Amino acid sequence: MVQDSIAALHNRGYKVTRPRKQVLEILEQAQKPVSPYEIQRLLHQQGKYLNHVTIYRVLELLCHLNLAHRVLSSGGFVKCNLDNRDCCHRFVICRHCGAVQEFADEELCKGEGELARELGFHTEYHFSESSGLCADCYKRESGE
Amino acid sequence: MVQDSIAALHNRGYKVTRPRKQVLEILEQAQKPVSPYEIQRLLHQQGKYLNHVTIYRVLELLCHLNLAHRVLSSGGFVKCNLDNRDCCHRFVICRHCGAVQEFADEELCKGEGELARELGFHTEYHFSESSGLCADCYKRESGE
DNA sequence: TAGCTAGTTGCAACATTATTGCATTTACAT
DNA sequence: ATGTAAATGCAATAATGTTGCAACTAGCTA
Repeated sequence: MVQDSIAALHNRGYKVTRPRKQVLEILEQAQKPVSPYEIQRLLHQQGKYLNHVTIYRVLELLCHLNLAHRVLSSGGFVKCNLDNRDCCHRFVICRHCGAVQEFADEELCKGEGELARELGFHTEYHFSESSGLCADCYKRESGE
Repeated sequence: MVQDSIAALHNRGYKVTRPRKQVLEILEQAQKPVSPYEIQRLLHQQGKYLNHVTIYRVLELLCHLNLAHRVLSSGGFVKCNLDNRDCCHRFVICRHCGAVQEFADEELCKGEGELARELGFHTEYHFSESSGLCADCYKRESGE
């Protein structure tokens, strides 16, 4: 819920402003990654206006607080919907409809960490995005 | 080696042109991800000139043929240095010096595939980039 | 509830990155 | 040597991201 994110902002000493609420609402509504300019367009459709600079800054803050994530493979942003802050957040993205699911898994993180270690690296964070088809699009595509 | 990539181009029916060779050489020399415009600048330093559009198109082809990869977290490109074409290529990137190592691991792919499956997804490709410190930078940073 | 102030937003200008259509050139097969 | 499909270069434009500064406001404080 957007409420939770708003509370998190407040608790961490950040002001709860109109732009921040509006961006959170858009992220909540969109069930896929949206870019800063897409957010601006979507708001515009609702008769609202935000400067794109503001949107960039709001997203920067939300990502910093782990209330949102940038999805690298699409360049868009999604609202975080995991409480888990222990290990890194991963995404599966449907290449057909764009739907996204977020998850976390300690075993994977451990595995990646160990393999990196063998290459001499001390890793701190793992970006991981899997692309493929969601259940619906898979059915549709194999049906044809 | 650049020679191998050039042979691969030829074998797959693509012309071996000056721009393609030059971009491959730059990717070979740079030991970290480089963006299209960085490639242009690096070439310029060597007294060579390529239109940026050409560089974009060369990179698109190289990625299509798996002779290079785009590193999502930095937006740059690296020359592929794995023969393995069975499972997806992964990267560890040093957040300090930018050094990159490429590797592949079937177990990880399997693990990611299974977890995605539990969420109803049929994944086809896994992007995975780990950020941290390489051996040298780790030493340096823990030494201070 | 009014006022204060740090934090936030909006604006304007600019920088960087990416894309498209078309004329010209070139790799390489014959 | 030559023909041709493929590739490049150019120009124009679109999309995305950044910076500094002036104006505004959320939310604390009296």
